[in-house]
Amino acid sequence: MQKKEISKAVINRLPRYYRYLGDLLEKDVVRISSKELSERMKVTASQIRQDLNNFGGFGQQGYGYNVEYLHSEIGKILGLDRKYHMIIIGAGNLGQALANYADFDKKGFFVKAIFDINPNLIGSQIRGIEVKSMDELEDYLISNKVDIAAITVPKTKAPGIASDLARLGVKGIWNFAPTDLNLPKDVTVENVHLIDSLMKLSYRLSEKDEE
Amino acid sequence: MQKKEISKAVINRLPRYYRYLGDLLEKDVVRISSKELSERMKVTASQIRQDLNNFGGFGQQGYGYNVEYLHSEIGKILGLDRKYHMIIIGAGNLGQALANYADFDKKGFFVKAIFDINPNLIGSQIRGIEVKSMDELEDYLISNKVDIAAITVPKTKAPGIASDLARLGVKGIWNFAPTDLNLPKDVTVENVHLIDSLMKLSYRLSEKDEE
DNA sequence: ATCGTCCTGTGATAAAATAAACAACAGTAT
DNA sequence: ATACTGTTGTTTATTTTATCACAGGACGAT
Repeated sequence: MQKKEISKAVINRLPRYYRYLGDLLEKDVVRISSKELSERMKVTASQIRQDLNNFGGFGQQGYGYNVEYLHSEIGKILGLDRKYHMIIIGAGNLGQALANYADFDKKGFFVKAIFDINPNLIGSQIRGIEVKSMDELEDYLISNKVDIAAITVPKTKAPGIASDLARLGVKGIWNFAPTDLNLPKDVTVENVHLIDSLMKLSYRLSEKDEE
Repeated sequence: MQKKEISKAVINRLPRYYRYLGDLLEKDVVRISSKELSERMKVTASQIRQDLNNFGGFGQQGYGYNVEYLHSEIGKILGLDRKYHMIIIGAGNLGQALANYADFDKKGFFVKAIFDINPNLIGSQIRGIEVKSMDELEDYLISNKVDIAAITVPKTKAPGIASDLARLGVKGIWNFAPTDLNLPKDVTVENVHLIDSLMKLSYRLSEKDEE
């Protein structure tokens, strides 16, 4: 159906549009033009219009866009109109931070279990979510359709665990380990490389220092 | 000195090159060609060569690149040859996770203090780093040159805190709050929007479902 | 109702990013 | 030595992305 390939750059911008529209919605803003939105978001109006028109015409000439409608439509595009069964592998600080982040629930991402190898953690609960042993992972994946697994384990263990997850049918991996995962192409990997992000910041700081 | 503007896309790739070269270094690989690196990293060899040549010729015809040298040079480009005084604002789970992440130290990012408003946390230590009261922040910034502040506070508080930090001379902000910060342009902001990342994953999962 | 203004959707244009191509040169084998 | 192979740095071509420009439709004022 959706014939034309949507560029990655467009997809990167969509969540940001969604966030801004959500903010406007909270402020009870009813309508907004691409021009006004562009000024707030520091992008060109043309880009907003063109990005949106990859998916259809959501606006109206002489009026602009209805904030609630556009927000909802972008949500649908992003797949936020469904629910995701999510698990977290690794109950370290980062894993716990993710488990505690209630905002994910609101967007349809439900963390149902956390897995770890640390006996001190196994059996405990984080925000009502049970920490299970890694030994239980396989059984869990067999009896539950897990959509997304967040990986927050050390770099060395990540590739092996990711392969296991892929083998057992997990199609979405949210990878926080500072390494790239090579998985079959039916598995979607989204990386969050914090150290890369910090290095980018460091680059830009150094660059400015040289001026 | 550095006349030509380096594109953002190039900067995004540098940390990844750096990571791969670090891995090769650990495996005692001495030399590598752009072709071999391109195969491992799933990019074109041409792109690697072109990216690197923005900064100078690090390789040798008929030989390739010396891994250690190239790693070190990219490190310099990224500003990893200096030390950064870093603080964390917000000692919640994410703040604690960052404080506990020892790898930052290795790259020259030293977390020296954490600030929070929670009286139960103030005075405690995380990996030897003291949690201080937000009331002490201003004094701390006056008596210490802070290079980078990581913001891990709720969305509503982030913009105000960021402005304070900017006013008090912090030039680098690592922002984990799910909102964009509008700061003077001498302040560099690097955003880590986890929810955006998750939405991108969700988009790609939904997209595949439709096939 | 009519006119003028506003603003979208989209086709044309410009700019930027990526990939391909290749000359030149170092290393290696014969 | 000499020729061959491999691989860079860089130029050129191609593709992709972003911006500009505008026709035409919708709204609101009069």
